[in-house]
Amino acid sequence: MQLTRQSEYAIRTMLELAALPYGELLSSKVISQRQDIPEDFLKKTVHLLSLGGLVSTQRGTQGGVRLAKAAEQITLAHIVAAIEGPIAINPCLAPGYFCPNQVTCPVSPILARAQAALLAELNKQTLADLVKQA
Amino acid sequence: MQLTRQSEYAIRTMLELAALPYGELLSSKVISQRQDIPEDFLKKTVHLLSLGGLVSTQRGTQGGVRLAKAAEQITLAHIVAAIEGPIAINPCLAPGYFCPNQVTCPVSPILARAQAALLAELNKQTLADLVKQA
DNA sequence: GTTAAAGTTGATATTTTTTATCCACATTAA
DNA sequence: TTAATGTGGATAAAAAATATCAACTTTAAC
Ligand code: FES
Ligand code: FES
Repeated sequence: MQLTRQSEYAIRTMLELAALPYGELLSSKVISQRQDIPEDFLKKTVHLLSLGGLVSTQRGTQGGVRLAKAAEQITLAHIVAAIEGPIAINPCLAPGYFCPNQVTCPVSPILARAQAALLAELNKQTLADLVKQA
Repeated sequence: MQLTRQSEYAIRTMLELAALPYGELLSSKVISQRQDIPEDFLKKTVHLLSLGGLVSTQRGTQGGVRLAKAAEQITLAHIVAAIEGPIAINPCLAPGYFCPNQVTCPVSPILARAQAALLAELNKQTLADLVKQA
C-alpha cells in the first residue's frame, strides 16, 4: 500500500525540472547528485517518465532532460502512473483485467470508490502549484 | 500501491465470519477450504486479525474464530490495518516517523490528503453493509 | 484421563518485486 | 574527433510477500 521508492525518485526529479525556467535541460547525472539517487537507476526512471510523455530528453554533450509539457498540466498522479503503471489498489481494479467474481463481489465497489478518491486528490494540484509552495 | 494478497485473504475471511450468526465459530481449516487459502498462511492471518482485536479465537476441539465485535463496527480500513499496519501510502506519513524534510517538503501535504481520502472511503461502509449486499 | 481438534509460535523456504549495478551502444554538441 | 549524454539489455543484490513445516499449548468431547 505504498508508493515505491522509484516513484519518489520520479517526483523529486520532476520537482527539480519544474523549478527550472521552462524548456531548460538538466542532465540525469546532475539530478542524481543533487537528489542523491543512484545514477543508472535514475536514468531508467527518467526513461519511464519520457515514455509517459512527461519529459523529453536530449542526447549528446550538453544534453539532458526537460519537462515535455507545462508544469501546470502535470500532477502527482501522472508521475506515479508513468512509473508504476495505472494506479490500482487491487488487481481486480486494474484496467483490462476482468475479474470473474466482480459481479457478486461486495468489496470491489468500495475499493473502486477509495481508489477514485485517492486519485482525485493526487490530481488536485499541479506540479506548478508544488513548486510555488517550495 | 496495492493491497497485499494477505489483506485480501483477511477481507474474505471477515466476510465469511460476518455472514454467520453473531458469535458463531468457524475453524481456520474450514475457512481455508472454502476460500481456497493456504491453511498455515491463513492461520497467521487470523492471528493478526486477533491481535488487531477484530476476531477472537477459541482453541481446542470445536474451536475456531469468530468476530470480536459487531460487524457494524468493522470496516475495510480496520481489516487492512490489522494486517499491514497503519495505512501509509508513503513512509514519511507513517505514524511515529518524523521526516526531517517534512517542514519544507511540498509533496507530503498532498500525499497526506490523498491518504486521508482513501481512508475515509475505506471507512464509509461497515462489514455488515457488505454482507447485506452479497 | 485420553485423545483429537484446534489455535500459537517460530523457523525456514520459495517466489516475486524492487532496487541497484554494469556495460555496450547510439546520438550529438562542442 | 571527442567527450558528454541518453538508450537498452543483462544481471545481481536486497527486500518483501507468500508459502510450508513442525513442535507446542489449550480445550472440548468422549
Ligand atoms: S474478487 Fe475480483 S472483484 Fe472482488
Ligand atoms: S521527504 Fe519526508 S515528508 Fe517529503
